[in-house]
Amino acid sequence: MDRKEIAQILTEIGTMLELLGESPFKSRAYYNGARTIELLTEDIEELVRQDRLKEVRGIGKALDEKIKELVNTGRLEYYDRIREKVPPGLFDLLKVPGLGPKKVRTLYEKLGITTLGELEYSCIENRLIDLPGFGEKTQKKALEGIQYLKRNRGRYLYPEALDKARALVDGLRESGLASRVSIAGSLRRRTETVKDIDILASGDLPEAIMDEFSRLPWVDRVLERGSSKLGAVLDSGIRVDLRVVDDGQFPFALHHFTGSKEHNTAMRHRAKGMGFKINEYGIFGESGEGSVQCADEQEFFKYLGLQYIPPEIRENTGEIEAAEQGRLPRLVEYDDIKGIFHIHTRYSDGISSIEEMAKRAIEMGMFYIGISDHSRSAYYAGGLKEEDVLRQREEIERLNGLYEGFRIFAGIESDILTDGSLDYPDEVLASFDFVIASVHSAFTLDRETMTKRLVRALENPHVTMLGHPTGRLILAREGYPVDLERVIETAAGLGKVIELNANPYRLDLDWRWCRRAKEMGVRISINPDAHSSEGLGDIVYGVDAARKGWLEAGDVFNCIPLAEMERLLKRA
DNA sequence: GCCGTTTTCGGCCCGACTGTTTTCAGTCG
Repeated sequence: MDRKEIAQILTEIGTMLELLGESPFKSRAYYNGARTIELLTEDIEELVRQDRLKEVRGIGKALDEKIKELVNTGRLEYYDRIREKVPPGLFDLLKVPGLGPKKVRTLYEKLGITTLGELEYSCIENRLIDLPGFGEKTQKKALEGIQYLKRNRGRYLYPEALDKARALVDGLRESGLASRVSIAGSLRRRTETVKDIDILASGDLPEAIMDEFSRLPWVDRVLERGSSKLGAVLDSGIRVDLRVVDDGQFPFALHHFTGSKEHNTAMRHRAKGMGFKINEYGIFGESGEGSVQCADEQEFFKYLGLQYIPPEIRENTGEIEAAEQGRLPRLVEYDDIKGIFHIHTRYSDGISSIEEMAKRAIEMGMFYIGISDHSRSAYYAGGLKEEDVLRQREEIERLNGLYEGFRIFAGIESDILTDGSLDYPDEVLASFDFVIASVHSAFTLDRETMTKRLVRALENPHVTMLGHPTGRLILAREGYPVDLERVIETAAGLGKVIELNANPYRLDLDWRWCRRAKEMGVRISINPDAHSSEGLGDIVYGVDAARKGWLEAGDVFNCIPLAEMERLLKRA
C-alpha cells in the first residue's frame, strides 16, 4: 500500500467522522495526517519497518498504529468498521454546494437519504423544508446544486479559467472604479485544475465595483451578494467569486485569498507565535487595535520576517521555513528558457513545417529547437520510417545553414516498447542529436513491469530524456501505475533528463515530483509537445508547473545556452 | 486525534454570508 492510498483512506475516515458528528478536531487530525503522509519524501514502508512514523509531526499514537496496520496487512479494521456506518452515497451529497457534513447527516438521519437521486426526489416532494436548520431556500439551493453537478464535473484546466479571469480583471480595471484588481485563489497559485475563479479588488465604492462586475459581458448571473463579496456564474459555467476590500487592506487580502488554506494556516500560526494576529484585513498586535501598514505583499512577508514567497509555492510544503532562513529558490522564469524540445511537424502528426516552428521559436526569443516526430511504431501518428528520418535530417541541415545564432536539433520521440526497448536499431538512434523515449501503448501493465520498462528505456545509452513519464491526461485519464521514485533514481544515476510535458492536459512530470527530481539531481526539460507553431506557447504552462515544483533555471535542461547545449548533445 | 521552554489537559485559524432563526449554526474559502 503506497502513500497515496493511505492518505486517501485517512481522508475518507476524516470525512466519515464529520458525517458521524464526531469532534471536528478529530477529523481534522485525520486530514492533517493524510496530507502529511502524502507529502512524505521518505519511503513509508521503510518508516514503518524502522518504527519511526511517530517522529513525523501530525502522526501520534493512534494514527501510527493505523498506518502500520495498513502497511503491514493492507487493511484497516477501524476503517472497515466505520465504513459500515456511513453509506457511500453520502460522499456525493457533500459535493452539493451548500450541503456540509451536518446537513447531510440530518438528511440521512431524518429522511434516510443516501444518494443524489433520493435527494433530488425529496426536494421535488418538498420534504426538506421542515427539517431542522433547513427551509425553502435550502431546498431550492440543493436542487440547483444537483443540477450543477449533473451538468458539470465542476473542475477546469487552469489555462481555461485563467483566460476568463484575465478578461474579468481587465474589464474591472477599465471601469476605473477599483484601485487594484488581482486574480487570487488556486488560479494565482497555478494548480493544474481549479473549480472556480477568485478575484480581489480594492476601492472606496464596493457597491459600485460589484455593480460593474455583475454587468461584465461574461457574467451570466449573480448567485449571492453581500456588502463585500459577490458570487456569480460565467456564461461558460465557471463560478467566480469577487471580493472587495479597502485599498489599505489589499495586500493582506491578496495573501489571504491566494491561499493555499494550508499555507494560510501555517502563516497564522507563525504570526501568533510572534505575538500578531493576521487575517484578510491586516496584521494586528495583541491589543488588537489598528493594523500594520503594508504597501504590497512584499512588505507583508517582510514584516513577518520572511522572504517574498511566490504564489506558486504557497502550499505549506516548507516554503515558510525556507523563506525564514532566506533559502527560497529563485524560481525559473520564462525568460530563462533558451530553447524548446519535443516538437512534432508535418513529418508525423504535427500541422506546421520545421521552418514555421523555427520562425515562431525565434519570435519567442529562443536560440534552439529540437524536432522530435513520432517513431516508426507510432502508426496512429504517422511515425517516421528510417528513410523519412533521413529526408527530415536533410531538411534540418539545409535550414540550419540559413540561421545565425539559432540551431535546429534533429531528434525523435521514440516509442518505448512493452519490454522497454526502443523501436529503432542502435545505429539509427545514435544518429540523432537527442532522443526522447515515451510510452504510447500498453498502459495497463502492472506497476512493476511498467517501472522496469521505463528503467530499461532510460538505460539505453542513446536516450536523452524520458517523455511524459506517467502518461496521465488531467480530468480524463489517470497515469499508468509506475514507481516514479525508482525511475527518477535511475535517471539520476545515468545523468538522464526527465520531461515536464507542458501541455495543460499533461503537466507530466507532476510538479510534486519535480521537486523530488531536483533533490535527486535530475534535470527537467520543459517541453510543449507542440503539434503546431501555436502549440509552442504551451511552454508557459510548463514554466508555471516547474515553478510550483521549486525548480530554478539551473534545474531546467532547456535553460542551458546554445553553445553548451551543442557540446552536450554532440554524439561520440 | 495531536500537541506541549507557557501545558499530559485543554486548547486546536479566521471571518463572510446565508438562511433559519429571534441570537446563531452551518457552510465555504
